[in-house]
Amino acid sequence: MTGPTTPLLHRDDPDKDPLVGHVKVTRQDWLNMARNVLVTDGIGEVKILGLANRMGVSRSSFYWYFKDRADLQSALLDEWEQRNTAQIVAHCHLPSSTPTEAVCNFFRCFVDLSKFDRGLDFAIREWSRRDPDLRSRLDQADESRIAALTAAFARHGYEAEDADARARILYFMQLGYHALEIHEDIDTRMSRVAPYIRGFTGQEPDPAALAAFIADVEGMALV
Amino acid sequence: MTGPTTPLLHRDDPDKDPLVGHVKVTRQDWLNMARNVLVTDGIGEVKILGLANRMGVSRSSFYWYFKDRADLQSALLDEWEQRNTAQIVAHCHLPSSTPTEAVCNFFRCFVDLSKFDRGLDFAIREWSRRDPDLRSRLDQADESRIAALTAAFARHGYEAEDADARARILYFMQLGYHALEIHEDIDTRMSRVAPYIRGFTGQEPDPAALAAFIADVEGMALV
DNA sequence: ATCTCTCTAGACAGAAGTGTCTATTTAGTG
DNA sequence: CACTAAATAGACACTTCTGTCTAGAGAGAT
Repeated sequence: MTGPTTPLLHRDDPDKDPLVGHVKVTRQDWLNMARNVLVTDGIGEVKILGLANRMGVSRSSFYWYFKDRADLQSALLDEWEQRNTAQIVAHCHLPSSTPTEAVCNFFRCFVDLSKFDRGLDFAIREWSRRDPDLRSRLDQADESRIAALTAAFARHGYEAEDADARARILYFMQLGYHALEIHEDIDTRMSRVAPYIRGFTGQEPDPAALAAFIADVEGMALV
Repeated sequence: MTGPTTPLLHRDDPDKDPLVGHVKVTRQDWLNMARNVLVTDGIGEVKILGLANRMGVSRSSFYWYFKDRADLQSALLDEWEQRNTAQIVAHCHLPSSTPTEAVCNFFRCFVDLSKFDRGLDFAIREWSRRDPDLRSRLDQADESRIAALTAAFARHGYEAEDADARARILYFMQLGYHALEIHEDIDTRMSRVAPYIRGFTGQEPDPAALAAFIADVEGMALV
C-alpha cells in the first residue's frame, strides 16, 4: 500500500543527484524532517537543535535556509495547504457524470497517502488549538474544502441548501473516521462503500463508477 | 447548562474554608491548574514555572506537594481515570429494563460535564501519541469502557459477538461526535436521539425510557 | 512565650533551546 | 592559480525550565 518509503534526507536517496561540495542537507531536508517530527511529536517538539542532531548537521545550516523558527513553521503550513487542501479541492473539481462518481473522486484523496496526509492534517489541527492565527487559516481551509465539495453536489442538481448539508456530512464523517484512527482491512472497508454512497447521495449508487473506484483501490493495494 | 463556573483556586472559592496560616495554594489547586493548561495547551505546556506564575506562588510550593513533574502527570492521569473512565463504566452498570434505557444511561455521561470531561479525554489522547506507556493505559481505558458497554448489551439478550459490535459502534460514534467538536442546539440534538437508538439497538425505542432521558436533559439545561 | 510543623520565597547550579557572529571548507569561475 | 559564493562548524550571549537547598513566615500546641 505505502510502497518502499523514500528516504527522508536527500543524501540517502539514490534516485537524486548527489549533493556537491560542502553541502550536507537541503532546505527540503529540513522541511521533511520538521514535518516528520510535527506529525509524530507535535509542533512543540519541532526544535532546531533537535532537527540538527537528527540530521547530523550544525544548527548553523538551518539559519542559512530559514530566517528563524517562525519561517520554518510558515513553510510547513504552505506545504500542508498544497498537499492536503489543494488536493481535495482539485479532486472535487474533477468532472463526474453521476453523484456516485463525484463522491468516489472525493474518496480517492483519502486512500492515497501521497495526496492527503492525514497525520499532517491532524497534527496541524492540534497545533491550531494553540495558535489563533493558524486557527483561522485552518477554518479557511475547511471552508475551501467544503465549498468545493458543495459545488460538486450542486453540479449534479442538488439544491444549494441540500448540497451544503450533504457536503458537510460527507466531509465531517470522513475526517471523523480518520480522527479515531480506525483500522479496518481493505475488504471490510470496501464492502461499506456502497451503503455509504447511498447515504451521502440519497440515491442508489451508480454501479459503473462504484466498480471503477473499487478496482482503483484494489489496484493501489498491489503496488 | 454549565452553570456558574467554580473558581479554579481554593482561595477564590467562597464556599470553601479559607486557607489558614502561610498556605496560599493546595495540592488540588496545582492539579486543577495543570488540568486546565493540559486541556487548553497540551501536556507540553504543563510547566511548573508557568503554573506557579499563573497562581502567583513560588515554584517551591510545587515541590512540597509533588516529587517532580512526573509525579504531577501521574496524578493527572489518576484523576482522569476516575473522572471519565470510572464514570462511563458506572453508568453502564446501572440497572435498565430495556436496551433503550441502557443506551440512554450511557448517553447521560456525555451530556453532564461533571461526569465526563471531553476536553480532558481528547487532551489525554493527544498526549498518548507521544507516550507509549500512556498509550497502553489509554487502550486499557477504551477496552474497559467498551467491555462495560458490551456487558450492558449482553444483559438484554444480545449474542456476544453482536453485543460487542453494537458497543463499539455506539462508543466510537459518541467519541467521534465529540472529536469533531460539533455544536448543535439542544432541540436538534434531542430530535436525533430516537433514530440513533433505533440504529444502536436494532429495535424500536422504548418510549418511556426515551421520554425520561429527554426530560432529564431538558431539566439540566434549565439549571 | 517558645516550639514545632507546614508551607513558601529566593538563591543556586545545570540542562536545553534560540539567535548571532566569525571562521572554515569546497566546487565552480575567470 | 587565485577568487568567489554557498553551506557548515563552533563559540558566545541570552532565555526558559528543572530540581535542590536554606532560610523564613504563620498558626496551633505545650
